[in-house]
Amino acid sequence: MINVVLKDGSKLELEDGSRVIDAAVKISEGLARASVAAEVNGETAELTATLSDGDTLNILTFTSEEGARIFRHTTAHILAQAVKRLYPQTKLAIGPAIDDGFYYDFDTDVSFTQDVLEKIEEEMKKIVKEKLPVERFTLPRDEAIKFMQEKEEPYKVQLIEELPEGEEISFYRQGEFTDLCAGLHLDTTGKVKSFKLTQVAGAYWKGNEKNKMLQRIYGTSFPDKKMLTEYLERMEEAKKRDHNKLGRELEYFTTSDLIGQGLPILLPKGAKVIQLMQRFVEDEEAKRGWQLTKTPYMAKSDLYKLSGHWDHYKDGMFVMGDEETDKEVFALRPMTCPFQYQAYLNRGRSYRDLPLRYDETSTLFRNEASGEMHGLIRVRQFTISEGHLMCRPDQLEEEFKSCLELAIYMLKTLGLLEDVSYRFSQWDPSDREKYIGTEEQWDEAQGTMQKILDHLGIDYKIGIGEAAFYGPKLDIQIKNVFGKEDTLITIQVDQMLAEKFGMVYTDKDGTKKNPYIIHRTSIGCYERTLALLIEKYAGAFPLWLAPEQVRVMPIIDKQGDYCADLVNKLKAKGFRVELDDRNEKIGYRIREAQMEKIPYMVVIGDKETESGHVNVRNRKGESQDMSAEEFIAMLTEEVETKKR
RNA sequence: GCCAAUGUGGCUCAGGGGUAGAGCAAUUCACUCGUAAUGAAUAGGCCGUGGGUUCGAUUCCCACCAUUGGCUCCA
Repeated sequence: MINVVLKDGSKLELEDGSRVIDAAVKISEGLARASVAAEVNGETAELTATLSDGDTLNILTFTSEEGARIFRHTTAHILAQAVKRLYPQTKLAIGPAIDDGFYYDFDTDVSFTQDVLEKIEEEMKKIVKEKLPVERFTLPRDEAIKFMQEKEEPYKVQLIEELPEGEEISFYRQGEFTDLCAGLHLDTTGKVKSFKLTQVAGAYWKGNEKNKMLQRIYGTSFPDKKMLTEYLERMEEAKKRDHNKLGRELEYFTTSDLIGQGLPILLPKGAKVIQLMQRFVEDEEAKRGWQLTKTPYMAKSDLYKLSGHWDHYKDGMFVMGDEETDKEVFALRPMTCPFQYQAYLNRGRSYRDLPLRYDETSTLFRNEASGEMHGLIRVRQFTISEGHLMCRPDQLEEEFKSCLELAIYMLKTLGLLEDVSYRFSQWDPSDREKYIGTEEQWDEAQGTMQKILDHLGIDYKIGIGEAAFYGPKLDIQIKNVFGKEDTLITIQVDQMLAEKFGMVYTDKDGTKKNPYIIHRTSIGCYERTLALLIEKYAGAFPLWLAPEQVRVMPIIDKQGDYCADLVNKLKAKGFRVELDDRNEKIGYRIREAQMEKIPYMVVIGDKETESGHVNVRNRKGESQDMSAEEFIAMLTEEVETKKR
């Protein structure tokens, strides 16, 4: 039996054999809610309890997400305190805990260079040593504003002014330092054990680019040194998998200053993987009733004006010509939608024609801002497995489901399914600039989509203001090696563009109706997907995607003919094979093939030429003797099942 | 676009106001070799680009280009 004893003597009682992992308390409206994580009979359980005002619980360990955030958040306050001690003129903005760490935004003339960061870290260590008690107190709104005005913290004053009327305004005080904060915090700065300031970055106040740019210090914090070391080691490991580094080292892609930013060159290996994915996608989609189109890479501005893209994204397009002086202005396409709509508009459509599924391996051009480009993840020219599906309202759910199933099938095949999360991207009714259509239309589209998602049992998070300008989206999100999230796949429901483009079908009763359009991708942008695969597999692609599947090497040159025969045999079966008969020791050549992450190496010496067998070495370093036929059967099986 | 860091042979990096250095890779030669590096020799650089300061710049300053990490953006 374990009891958590509260200050007033009341107890949280847990079952026999249980162990408290973590506990935290949050106080609002005079009531405290305690969250306790405990191990009950070997299972981790969480429970919450409502306590009386004045109760406290100590955080016991760091294992729960909430406990970890409290550590990080307290460290953020210590950072702010240290900065204020060293540079009292600095104005404080905000300093939350984030995944893996925390940050604090400052407005100051001091430039946070590496030297300055080290000085700040020293001061933080002092604050930890001082073991300052952390105390919470509240003030009425007027007094809270006055309090922060006296401290000459204009950002804090603004934050308080923006809090809803009647909200309790809480502060946390540690030593001479007090910060506006909703909590929670450790009860003393002395509990922070191990932290590191990791980087400095610029960040706009309130995330608005029209506001002043502040300096943001990022850091991370753990209750003991071992966890910090482990975290830093993990980051080092992640760096090695970074597609932008590994992809260049393994010669999947490169860039050229002469060609320009965001315009990667896919080298033979990268191009091969993309080709393999592309063929797989086109074949699979054909099986599922999609028809391939090939539409132009550019169009007159008229097309984009009609679709609304000209109004919303002109700055992000590569426009050729000048509207003032030229009769016709063209722009490279930043999306495929209106092009495929023109295919739909080729003739009159009946309700019997629907659903109509158009797919395309579509190259797009977007003039991303110079600071946005990143490896193969954000580029100016990319190729996407695009598709638009026109259907009747009664078909929408079934078709949406099939699009989602297709995407999931692709993710599963690539081995990325377990790494993704779902986001239901909705519009922001307060930002009418960004969206076309009426509130009723949005309510209807989102309502329909929500019904579909709930019906399909998709576990999603809602993203307000993340919708496309013409409709809501289901985004399939994936994190890169550093934990940064990007959209890999998106499926959108659109009932507005059909109307704009005059797309109709004749229904049973003879009336003309606008179809629903599903915009979707099945595997995403090939460049981005390649990047994530490089990181997922650390360059060691599954056999069906490996640019080079087998490398054959004779031990000495007298086995050359035997090797050439084997290479031809494998090539005839469609395998991607290379011969390495360089005058180097076998160990040297194996080392190179290993570092290039070639799935199979075949070593041929006298033993093999005599037995007529092959010696097959895999990436794990295990080697095995077998006949050429057995080897081919093994490869065939592995490719066909797309084994990972 | 904004804040910051970086840019030295194909790659990874050292150096630093007096026209450059290592390891790997490359080339040549020798070695014919059994599962992650055989040895020797040779060649390779307008120190990202353009301007300025200076007797002299790769080094200092400015601008631009590119890369990296953030911010904003992401149809």
